[in-house]
Amino acid sequence: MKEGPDIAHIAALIGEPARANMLTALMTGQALTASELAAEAGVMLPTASSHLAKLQAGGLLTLRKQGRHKYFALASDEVAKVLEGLMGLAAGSGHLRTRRGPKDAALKKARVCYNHLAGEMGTRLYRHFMAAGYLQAETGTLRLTDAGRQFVRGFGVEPDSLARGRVPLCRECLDWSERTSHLAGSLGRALYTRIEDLGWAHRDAGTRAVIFSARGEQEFERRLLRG
Amino acid sequence: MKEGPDIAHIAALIGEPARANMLTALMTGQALTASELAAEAGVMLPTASSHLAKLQAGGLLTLRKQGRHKYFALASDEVAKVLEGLMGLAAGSGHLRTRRGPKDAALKKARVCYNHLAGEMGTRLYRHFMAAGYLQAETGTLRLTDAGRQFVRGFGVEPDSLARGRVPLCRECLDWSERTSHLAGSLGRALYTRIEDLGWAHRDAGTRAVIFSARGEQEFERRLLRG
DNA sequence: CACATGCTTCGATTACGATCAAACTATGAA
DNA sequence: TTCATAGTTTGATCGTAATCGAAGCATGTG
Repeated sequence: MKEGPDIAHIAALIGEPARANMLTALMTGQALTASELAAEAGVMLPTASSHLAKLQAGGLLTLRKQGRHKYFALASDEVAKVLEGLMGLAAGSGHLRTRRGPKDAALKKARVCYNHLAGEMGTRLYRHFMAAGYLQAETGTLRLTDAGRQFVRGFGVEPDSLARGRVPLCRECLDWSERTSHLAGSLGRALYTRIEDLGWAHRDAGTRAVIFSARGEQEFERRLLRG
Repeated sequence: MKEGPDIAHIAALIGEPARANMLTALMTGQALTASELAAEAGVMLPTASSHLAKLQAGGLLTLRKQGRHKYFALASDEVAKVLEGLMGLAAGSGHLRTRRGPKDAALKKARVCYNHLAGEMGTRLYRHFMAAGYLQAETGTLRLTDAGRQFVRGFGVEPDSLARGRVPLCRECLDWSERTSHLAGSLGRALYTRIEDLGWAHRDAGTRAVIFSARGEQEFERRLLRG
């Protein structure tokens, strides 16, 4: 009855529909302002403000002030991981909030998870990196091998500069649609950013969906899933 | 605003204190009756009954009828994994439900997570299995190598008979106190059962804590963390 | 300065869900 | 059969928290 951390409090934070909408919106990895989040959640500003204060107090969100704006973002990728896990449970229990339309197909194919690539494209990338020996699982964490280091460098991402941060370089993240892992961590983030920079893909405005151009997808296959 | 599965519903299920207590109690892996869970949650039977119906409808619990008893258990280790993740967040945000007493130290050292060994002892076991090459990470899942197969057989656990079930043989599970992985899946379960059968350890009644005897701990070190 | 924009605080309203006593059903024991 | 135990259903009560209008700050812009 009184053992371990207070799970109910933070689950209750996530369990309010307006707040859940906000958190889901932040799974894109973008930082959003209070007004944007209010719109996203379908509530008025005072309500949103109150919710955001609670989420922040609960350690789920971080805040960055910029001028008269307040940008909120998920506090860590642990938070994102738990949200993704909850989505898995919710999807498994069959209660989809919307019937799966054409938009869902896009989400299933490729989407952004917090800040890295998820969906079919994400898991294929992860699988290839493991199979090619670029990544190695070690003691519960993921290690980028020398071969992997060289490979990502060839793709225009410098791993050593990423390794400095607080966030681990490689981390696996459970994909709720594919039910298998994809690559997270600062490397996951950097790879996705690079994909966007190369113009292979862009985010669908306001959604988590990632739209690959025809050429972008070809290049992705050629340069990231081979060799 | 309306994208993806309904995360709020199931988070709300977990977010009610009485229900959270029940779920936490079930993290021991034991199936418990409605009355036991009522006591555990600190509510009367009618209240518990209502909560349990909701948890079951939400797909978080499974039910096994036995005579006039109803035994409830967590529906899957995905559920356990999410709960463990929430504990991590709650522990991180510092809101411990109880100040860490001597009991918490026991929990930190060894406890049962759903049905397998967690805490320091659990993560050490996992680390050793990885380092010795008994386990290998592959495409997001864990594989028991031939060497590993032989090793666990020597410990009195037959891996091939475990592999048949619906549950994967090996699976990693994030440990909320250690912040690293330990071994779950049917092998994790079998190893822990064997440890209990050998009399090395027993569960503290009603808690998740696992108490090793002095000899049990020595044997654990000698037979599972070496060779 | 005035004026707009972004967000917070206050206060009143409202709705939802947790709670439990009492009555009821079902299974088992004597 | 009668009694006991395990759990459900009903219905009434109560508390908490979500909601938003209106007023209040704070930070920008003309």
